[in-house]
Amino acid sequence: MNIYDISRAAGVSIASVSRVMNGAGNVSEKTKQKVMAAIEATNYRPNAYARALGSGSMKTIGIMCSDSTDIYLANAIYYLETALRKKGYHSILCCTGYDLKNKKASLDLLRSQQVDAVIMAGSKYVELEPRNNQYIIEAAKHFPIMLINGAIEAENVYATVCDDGYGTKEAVGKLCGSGCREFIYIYSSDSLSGRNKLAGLSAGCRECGIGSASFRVVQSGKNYRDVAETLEREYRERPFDAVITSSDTTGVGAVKFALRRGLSIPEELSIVSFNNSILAESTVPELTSIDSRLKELCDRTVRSLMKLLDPGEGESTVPKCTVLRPRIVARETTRF
Amino acid sequence: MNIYDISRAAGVSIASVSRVMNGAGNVSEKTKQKVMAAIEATNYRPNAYARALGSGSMKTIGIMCSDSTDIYLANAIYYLETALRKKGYHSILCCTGYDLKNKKASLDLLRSQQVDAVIMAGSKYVELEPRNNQYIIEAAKHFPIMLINGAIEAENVYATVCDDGYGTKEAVGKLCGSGCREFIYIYSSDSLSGRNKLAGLSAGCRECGIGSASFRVVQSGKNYRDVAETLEREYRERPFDAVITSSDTTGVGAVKFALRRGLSIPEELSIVSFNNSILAESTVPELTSIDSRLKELCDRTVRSLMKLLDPGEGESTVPKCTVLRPRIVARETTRF
DNA sequence: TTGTACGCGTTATCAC
DNA sequence: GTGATAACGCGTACAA
Repeated sequence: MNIYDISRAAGVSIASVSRVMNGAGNVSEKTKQKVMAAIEATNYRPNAYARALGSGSMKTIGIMCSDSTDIYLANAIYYLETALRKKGYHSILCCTGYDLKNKKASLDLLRSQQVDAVIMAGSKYVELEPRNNQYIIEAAKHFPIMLINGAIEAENVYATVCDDGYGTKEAVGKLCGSGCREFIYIYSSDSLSGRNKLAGLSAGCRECGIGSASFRVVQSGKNYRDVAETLEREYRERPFDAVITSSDTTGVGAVKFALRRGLSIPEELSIVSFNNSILAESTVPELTSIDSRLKELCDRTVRSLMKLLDPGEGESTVPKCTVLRPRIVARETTRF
Repeated sequence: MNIYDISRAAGVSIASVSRVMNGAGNVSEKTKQKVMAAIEATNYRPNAYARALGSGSMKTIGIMCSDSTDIYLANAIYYLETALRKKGYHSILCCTGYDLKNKKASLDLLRSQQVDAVIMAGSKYVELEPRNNQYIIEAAKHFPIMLINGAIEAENVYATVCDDGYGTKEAVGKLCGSGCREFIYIYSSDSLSGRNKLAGLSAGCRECGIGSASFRVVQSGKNYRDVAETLEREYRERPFDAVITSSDTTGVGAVKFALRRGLSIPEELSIVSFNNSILAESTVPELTSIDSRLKELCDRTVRSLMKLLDPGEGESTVPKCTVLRPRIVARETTRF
């Protein structure tokens, strides 16, 4: 069942069929009716591949994420996919893992698949070593690349990020204001976003007059046990009364540490985590968490992308980097 | 840069180029070398759309899930996507929501996109009203449909499910064996999987001699507060000493209920949840959870699908329905 | 307004 | 083993 069959059934040319299918204006009502009738009758659907070959697009966007299992990224995928579909685009998903080689291979795969653009979700896509980002810059010569929570300066690469540093800085301020004096920041993996968080922490401590002796930074494994054990070790060395964590996952680990050690929250220990995901509400007491405003990050990314893909009339330019401010959502692990 | 350019550069016909690209055996080493050289030199990539038009496939599988935000489904997506990519297939994701109309529209969209098959992840795709599954049966005339944790009897539809009822039955047995006498089952939404869980519960109670008076079934909202409040209300009416929940999310709500009411776990109250996701490990105490063996469900689904898509030599047939047994992972909310 | 004819870049099927 | 060449199905100038 192809366009020729329809044209025959309707008694018109394939050009007319095509025009009707694509909503071109210059068709008489009569032919339109005939074509529509033939289409309905035969349940005809145009061949997507042939259409793509002609138009050069299948209206698909590649979405790269390290790991859809990560709650933060799972949310990003949801927001992105639904927003894109609303705009008539399909999403090809690639869970790339954290290995650079695999990230490269995935981007390459998406390029072979002729996607219209690629969205890279998560700060893990911008490598700390600049030359390791070359593959992104290279790919961006062929289609736009949208970064969520990561930024690199390059042609045809656009970024939408949350000002993580602002969030941690504010957290320090509020914790300090509620009486905390001895801080510890715990994170599990290094990234640009992580460095921003650290910068914010330092700034916050400076503002509050917290000396570097009272502000520790430690790294631990990702799982709850590692986090709890790391904190336990640190606490024994010198007690702290405020924990800031790089994610809700780490935050859950912090709660576990406190409960097992018998520290009362938030009287003896305050905890602020990051991302404000469902995990933050899963613990008792519930975690005060810095909301990185993921939905808005995703929506803006899609909006920018649409502007890039069909420039339309509104000749507004797309900003190379959009920055959003996080918001602290106070719950039960702080005395805010 | 197309296949003609390469053929010209290599001094061979496009047919030879095509053969080299697709690894056909009957090419002399010499031509192969020439073609390879030309490809390398020009960085040539075949046009995916043209290729699809000729071959009739872009090697893409549609993955439908209600909501990638759901941890269970997020995991499914990860397992499916990585397994498919390993087999040379791309994944088009569709987060359809729970509304039948949107599910239909999504399946239709995937069909328009000419995917090679569709995987429907989650028990929410099989409607309780049989005629509402007609759209699946209809679509299966055009490509195979793989159901994960849902089953319907139809041509070209294949299912891989976890025997949820076995899990709940075993849970009742173990709870009873550890001294529990007053049971309550709490769930948030109806589905075939849910009914299987219920059937298992009934069977378990019968075996253990637990009368229907000591086995309540209640429904609540999805969020923690609803779950906790529902349990609170029920507890006031008549106390129970064992809670079984339809998911880990509900399980977390149960833990919250117990902690806020000051019930000691597992002494005064045992809890068994379902899915064994990260949520089960996020609470204190950690949840004993029924592992629905999602990774294996996904792997088997992909394996079956591959058999269907390229039948190859091994003329083994693909089973219409594969059933896996869940496993109980004991943690801190039970006295197993 | 409508129809013809060609281009898109492959794959597959023939001859040789 | 290799090379022509016909599909593949649609979009779209261009002609009518």
